[in-house]
Amino acid sequence: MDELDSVFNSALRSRIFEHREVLLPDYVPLELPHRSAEVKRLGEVVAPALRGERPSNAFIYGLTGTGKTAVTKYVLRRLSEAAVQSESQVSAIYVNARERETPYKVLADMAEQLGLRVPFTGLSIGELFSRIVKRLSRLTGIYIVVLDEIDYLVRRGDDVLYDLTRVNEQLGQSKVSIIGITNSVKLIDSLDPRVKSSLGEVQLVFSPYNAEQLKDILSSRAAKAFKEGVLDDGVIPLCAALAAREHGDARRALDMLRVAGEIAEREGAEKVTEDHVRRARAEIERDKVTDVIRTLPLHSKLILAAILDATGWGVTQVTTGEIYDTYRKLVRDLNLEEVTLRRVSGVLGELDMLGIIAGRIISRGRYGKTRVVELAVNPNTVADALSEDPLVGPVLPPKARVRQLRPDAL
DNA sequence: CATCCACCGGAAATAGGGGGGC
DNA sequence: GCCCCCCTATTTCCGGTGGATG
Repeated sequence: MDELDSVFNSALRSRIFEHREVLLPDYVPLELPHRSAEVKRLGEVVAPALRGERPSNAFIYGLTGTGKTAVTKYVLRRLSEAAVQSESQVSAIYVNARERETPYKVLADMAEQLGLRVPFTGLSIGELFSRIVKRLSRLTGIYIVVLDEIDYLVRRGDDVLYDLTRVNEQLGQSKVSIIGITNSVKLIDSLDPRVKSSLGEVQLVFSPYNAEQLKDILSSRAAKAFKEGVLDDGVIPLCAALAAREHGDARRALDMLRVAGEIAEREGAEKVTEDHVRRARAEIERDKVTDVIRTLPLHSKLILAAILDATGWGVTQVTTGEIYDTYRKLVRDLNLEEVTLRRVSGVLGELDMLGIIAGRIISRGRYGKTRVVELAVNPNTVADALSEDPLVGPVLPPKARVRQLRPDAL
């Protein structure tokens, strides 16, 4: 038996997990603690579909990890079950706009869920849209379209959204209603007023969970996910407390719990301890940062390297202008074309959105208005991720001096 | 209190690489 | 083949702007 066999074998008989998948982000549980009011409310919204009436469009707002997606999927699953029972024609189409990224891909995903085969590129949005409409007009029944993380669709112009809200005008036997999900309040205002009024027929707001509620959620999942007695007493409270700090993000809490279990398993530990949770938290953070940086375009990486350099490995704050100067030196070393200051400003905004850096716009009066920026993550992680790039790696700034980094633990 | 710095950030346009329909 | 489309990264152009300074 070689090494790989033993890896496989230990995976076959986990000492820690019973049903690990229960902790995965896309798992929809059979019950949703502390969301019964929301479940009921959304249920009332979609229920008319069972009578063949088009449900109102709805807009769901709440921060990440507040159960928006889980509640929606849960309610729609129950709705389809009820529809089968009562022999009414109700179908749900779920599209995550962040995963699908562009209007084209969102529509392509919808088309496929309607049983349409479409090329992954080449068609115009309009063509794709009319194929969907054509398809729908041949079908009968109620179609509930869920657009999750709809902000990613709106940011690229909301024409598609507008067209979708009025698709019923072109249909006969079938009807479409839309449930939009977002975690950005600002989004609602930035919408075309017509879309806003149409989509906002019903609005649901999901509030964050507190630590107590998170504990309940974790406990009910952990009971299925883990073997009996493998969790130390402090594990769930710690996950709950850590996630409660980050605006009550249940997904975060579940991730921590799962990864803590994975670490314990990798190490062959008998139990999952609070220490495993702390390390899980650090590992999640590190992986997230590494993934993001790895997929950055070249110049974004170079700009990030410039920030690393200009801040002395995260010790100080720097302005856009300082970053630009440092960036230009780097680029000259590499004999590359440099991007404009406008672009650097844009990239800084993107890095901020991604949570890699934290910046704010300040005015220094006579000395101008600019953005001051600092690293928002561990500089070592950034440096490691950047050094993977064959072009960027060699021009990374040397670590200025050994300094005590903030421990990842509490 | 007007001035003016050092950028901010919207809009439109382009380049260049992916592909259609007919 | 021809002409059209999508998408990302970037450029060009340009009208702001908070507040220390004179």
